[in-house]
Amino acid sequence: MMTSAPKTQSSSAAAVEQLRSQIFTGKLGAGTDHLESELAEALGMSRTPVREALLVLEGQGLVDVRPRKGVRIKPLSPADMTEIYDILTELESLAAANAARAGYSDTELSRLSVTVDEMDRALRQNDLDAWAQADDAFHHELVRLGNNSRVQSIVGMLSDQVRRARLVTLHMRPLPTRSNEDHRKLLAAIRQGDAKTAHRMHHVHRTAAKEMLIQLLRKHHLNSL
Amino acid sequence: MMTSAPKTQSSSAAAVEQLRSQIFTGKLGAGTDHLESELAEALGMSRTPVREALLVLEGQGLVDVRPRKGVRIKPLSPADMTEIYDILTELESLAAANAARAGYSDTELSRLSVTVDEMDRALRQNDLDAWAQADDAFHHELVRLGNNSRVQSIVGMLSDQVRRARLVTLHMRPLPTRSNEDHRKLLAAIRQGDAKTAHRMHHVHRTAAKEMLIQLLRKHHLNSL
DNA sequence: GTATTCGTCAATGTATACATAAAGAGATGC
DNA sequence: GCATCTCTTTATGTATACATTGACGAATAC
Repeated sequence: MMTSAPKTQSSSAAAVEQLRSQIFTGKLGAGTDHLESELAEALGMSRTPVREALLVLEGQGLVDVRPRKGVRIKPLSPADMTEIYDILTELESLAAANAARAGYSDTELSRLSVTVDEMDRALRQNDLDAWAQADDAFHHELVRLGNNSRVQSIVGMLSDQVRRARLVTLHMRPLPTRSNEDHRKLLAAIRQGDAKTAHRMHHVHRTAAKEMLIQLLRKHHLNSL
Repeated sequence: MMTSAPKTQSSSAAAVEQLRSQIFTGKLGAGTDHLESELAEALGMSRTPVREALLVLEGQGLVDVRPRKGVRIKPLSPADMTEIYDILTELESLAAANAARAGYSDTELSRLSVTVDEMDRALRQNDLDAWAQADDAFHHELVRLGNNSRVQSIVGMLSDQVRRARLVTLHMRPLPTRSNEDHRKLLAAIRQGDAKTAHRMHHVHRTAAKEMLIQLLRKHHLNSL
C-alpha cells in the first residue's frame, strides 16, 4: 500500500485530501465544473477552507480555477500525457543515476528489490492490479533513493496528474513482461554503482512505456480523460 | 528585461506579486519569519488575500508556512542548489532535445540566436549584468522552444528559487567565456535537428555550471542565502 | 432578424469576527 | 534547582457578511 493514512488536522487539509481522492476516483469527473459553494456544502464546511484547498490543487495541476465559471477538473489529453511522461522520464532517470552514485548497500536496496519480485509474482499470477501497485512502489522507491526532495515532489505531482489515465489504460495494455527485465537490469546497475547505465536503462524503459501508452490512447480515441 | 508587467487585478494576485518581489530583492530576507497579520498590514490588505498568496508561494517553494511560528522565507543551502541545478539540467536538456526535434526554421530560432550575440557583446564589454540578462533570456527561450508547458512552469519555479543566489554569485564567478561557445554549439545542434547532441551539449553545459556554482558557494561559506 | 447596450444577478474576492489550539510563562510540587 | 502542570496569550483556522465584477439576458434600435 502506498496510501499513508491522511492524518487530517485542519479542515483545509481535509478538503485537499477529499477533493484529491474524489478527483482520482472520478467522483469529480475530468472536465467538469464546480462552484466553490457546491464543493463546500458537499464537504460540509465553509467556502474558506475549500478555496484554500483549490489553490493548492491548482498549484498541483489538478484543477483550473476560472473566476466565475467554476473550478474545472483538469482533463488530460494525449499531448498532456506526452509532456508529463517526458518529464517523468528525465527526472526518474536522474534519480536512478543518483541512486547508483550513492552506493547503497544491498540492505538499503532491499525494498526496491522486493518490489521487483512482487511484480514478477503478480505477472505470473496474471494479477494486473497487484502488478500496477508493485510498479508504483518500484518507481516511488527509486525516486526516494535518488535523494532529491524536489524530484520527489515533482514526480509525485505529475504522477497524480496521470493517475486517472493509468487506471483506464492498465487493463488495455499488453502484459508488461518486458518491463520486468528492465527493472532487474536497472537494479543491477544501481547495485554496481553504474550511474550512466542506470540513467540510460531507465530512460529507455520510460520512453518505451510512454510510446506504448500514447499509442494506446490514440487507438482508443481517448482524447480527454 | 524578462519581467513582464504584472497586471494585477485582485488583491490576492497583487499580494503574490509583491511578496515575490520582496523575496527576490531581499526585503523579506531568507530565513526570516513573518506573521500573516504583519504582511497583511504591510501590504495594506486583510489577512485573507495574504493567506491565499502564501499558499501559492508555498506551492512554488518560496516560503514555508509553519503554523504559529510565522511564515519562513525559505533559505537556500548548497544542497538545495545541487537539487535544483540537477533538475534544471535534465529539464532544459529535454527542452533542447525537443527543440532540435521540432525542426525550427532560422526565423523561429532568431531570438535564441540574438541572445547568444548579446552574451558575446556583453562579455566583450565586460558587462556582467547584461550577460546575465542575456543568459536568462537564452535559457528562457530555449525552454520555450522545447514546447512543453509543464517543463516551462517547473523550470520557471526552480529558477525563481535560485534567483537570489544568482544575484549574489554573479559577481564572484569567473568570466563565463567558455559558456558562450557552449551556447553556440547548442544552437547549431538545434538548427541541424540533432536532438541527441543538443541534449548532451546542454547537459554538459549545465553540469559544469552547477559544479562551478557549488564550489563558489562552498569557498565563500555561503551556507544559506 | 440582428446587433448593441444596459441592467440584473450570481459567483467570486475581501474583510472581519470568532473559534481553536499551540507556545510560553508562571506557579507549584518535589 | 528542576520538572511538570496549568493558564494565558496570541497566531492561525474557519465561518460569515459584504463588496465587486463579469456573464447573461432582456430590451431597444436599426
